[in-house]
Amino acid sequence: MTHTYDYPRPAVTTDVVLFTIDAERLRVLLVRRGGDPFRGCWAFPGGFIELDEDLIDGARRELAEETGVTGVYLEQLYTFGTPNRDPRGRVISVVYYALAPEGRVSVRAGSDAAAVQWFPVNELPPLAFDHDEILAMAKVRLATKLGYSTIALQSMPEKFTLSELQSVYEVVLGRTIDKRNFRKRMLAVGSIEPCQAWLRRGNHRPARLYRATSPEVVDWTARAGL
Amino acid sequence: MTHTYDYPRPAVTTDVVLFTIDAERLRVLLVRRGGDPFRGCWAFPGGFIELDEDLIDGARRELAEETGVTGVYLEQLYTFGTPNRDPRGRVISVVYYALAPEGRVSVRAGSDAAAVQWFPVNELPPLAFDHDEILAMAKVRLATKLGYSTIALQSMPEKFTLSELQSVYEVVLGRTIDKRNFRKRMLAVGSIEPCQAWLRRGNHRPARLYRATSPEVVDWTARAGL
DNA sequence: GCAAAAGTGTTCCAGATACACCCATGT
DNA sequence: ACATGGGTGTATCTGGAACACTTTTGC
Repeated sequence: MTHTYDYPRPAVTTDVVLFTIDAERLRVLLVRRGGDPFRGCWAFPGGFIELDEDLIDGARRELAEETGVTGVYLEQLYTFGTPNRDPRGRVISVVYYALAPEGRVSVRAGSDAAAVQWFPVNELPPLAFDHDEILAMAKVRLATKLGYSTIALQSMPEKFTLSELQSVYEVVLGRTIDKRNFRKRMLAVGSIEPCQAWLRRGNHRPARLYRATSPEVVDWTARAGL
Repeated sequence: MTHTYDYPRPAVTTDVVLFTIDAERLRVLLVRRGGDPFRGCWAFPGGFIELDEDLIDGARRELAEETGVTGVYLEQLYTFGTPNRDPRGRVISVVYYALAPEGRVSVRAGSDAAAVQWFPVNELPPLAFDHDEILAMAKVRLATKLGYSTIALQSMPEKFTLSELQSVYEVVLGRTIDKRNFRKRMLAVGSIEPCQAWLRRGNHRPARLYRATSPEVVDWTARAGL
């Protein structure tokens, strides 16, 4: 069955740039392309939108189908629509991004992907289409958002130590942060609270565990400046 | 001539939320809809993307065709694609926004619009589709961007007084700003420079004229926080 | 007792805010 | 001379940045 329109229409896809932090490195989830064009290159999970689903639902669906990852909080990044970004024809991609907790994402190859893998953002394989450009924008946005939102908490398990949270900031921002200043600020903001639990791990003092006070909310400071 | 595809495709439009400031009020450019649906309601200028034009070029083209406005610096706002936002079928709208200089925009009704008009954002007629939601997001973005970009300079003529520029900030932010602090900061940032020219107007001391040092550039502080 | 990460306060600086008077012009 | 907006400087506050030692555990 085919579909006919009076005017030509572009194809619309949703893609997902999913970050995580593992072994002190910022990583991004990629899918190896099994077919042309860009066969053998890696790309962000994504695919064509269905006519009755919201954009973000399409992004979630493709992410789940291709990688098995579910339950991450997606945020719209940007829409890419340069005419020749896909050699097969006009494709407009609405791109979402997120920062996922390390363990929570159980990657498995889905039905329509030959392989799924986390890559350190500094050691990337060749990317398909304009996905390098998309990734560059996503990295900047992620780092910027860390400063004034609780997006980092999305990447944490339910309970976590302050050192673990600090490590997320350090990896994404690419620099070290003073421990005392970090703790002071995190607690002052009020987005996390201590649990009555400690984590014993290694030959050292146990670390207090914290949890997000409102795990759903991501933004809160609008900040207008001046 | 018709166009046929194996899978259904959404229609894609680009829309433009164009702000200006006139008579101490923030205004937005709207086009009256001549046909159904939402006949007689007002909407942002916009229309279907062509297959060989970039998204931002589509936005510029539609803006020019429907309102006669050209030469404004557009920035992508967000992509709206909820399935039932347009009763005629699935329509995905990539929305751009800008802040235009007051005089520069010579509005005229274009070929496919019954009427074009600037409305104060606080005295709006009924809007078509989800354009009230779009406008709400655009207002927030505009106010936020004022704080860390030179977008306000886009709304200025080539030469302008500091009082005029301050008025833009006050109108968009919806509050008054201290004159001395404002001038101090604007000059410290270095995005404007004084001309050897003064504006005589009214029964008072003439105002020095300034110009943007680099009128093209809009953003400069990335600000990561922490 | 030693190694290893957790935890904790104070000082300093820069940028933002608050605030009031004189200046140049047209009428 | 007076009304009108243009122009200027200082004191204070606040939030960010720098900085070093003690604590608790496992071995």
